[in-house]
Amino acid sequence: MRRDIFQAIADPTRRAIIALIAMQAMTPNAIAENFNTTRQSVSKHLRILTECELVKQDFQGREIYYSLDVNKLKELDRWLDRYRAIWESQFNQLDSLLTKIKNKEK
Amino acid sequence: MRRDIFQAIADPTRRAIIALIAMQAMTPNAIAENFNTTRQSVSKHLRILTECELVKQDFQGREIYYSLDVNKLKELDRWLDRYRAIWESQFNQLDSLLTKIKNKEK
DNA sequence: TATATATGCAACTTATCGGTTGCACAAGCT
DNA sequence: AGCTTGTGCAACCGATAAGTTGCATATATA
Repeated sequence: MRRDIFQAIADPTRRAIIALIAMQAMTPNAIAENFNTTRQSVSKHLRILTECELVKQDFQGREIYYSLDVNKLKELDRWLDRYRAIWESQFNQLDSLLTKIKNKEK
Repeated sequence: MRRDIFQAIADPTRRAIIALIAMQAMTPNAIAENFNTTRQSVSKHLRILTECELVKQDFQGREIYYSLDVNKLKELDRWLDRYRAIWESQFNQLDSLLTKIKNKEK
């Protein structure tokens, strides 16, 4: 059951975890304190996020600090790139339409 | 069961449908021909994509042409924006590190 | 009008997902 | 050494998701 980034960010709890550890690394316990769920549940989410390399682990004694690995998010950015061209051209079409209307008003 | 864009693009078949109709509008039957699945299954995916406004419908007689609505993809782009700042700053950190090394070599 | 075609919807099945509970293990603390 | 703390893993459960089959409806076509 190979998981990809799209499935990883589909879950709202996992997106919240990502937002939480984006700025500073946190331990599973610290993360779990921010949610209405069990520590084990968070641990499971972290496992999924780690598997698809969205987060990285920093082992310090018996504690594990999790932090965001932005590199994987770039993959999503690259996926969006394929459609960015479309919406930019559509914007240009709208833009030229607005220009036409503007010219007519003159 | 309100579905959001993250869940919508989590499914690989739905992402393939998005890629397929990105450039030109297509009917459900035409779309289904591209997949190893039933027409009804594709119809279900289209319903989900329509519900969260990722695709739009163009009714022509008894045929329905589906096409991509890029506006909703911008939502994903905006979500990424929150982390784009991070990976750009990390790139800058790497950049300044490389500059330091370069200067030392001199 | 009868038939064929395009589509959506409902019911059912199987697989997977998210959560909980319980346990194991390793690292600190007294 | 014994206790506490931080963590992961496995087993189980209920909900949901994706796919199939069958049917209903509307629009073409003969």
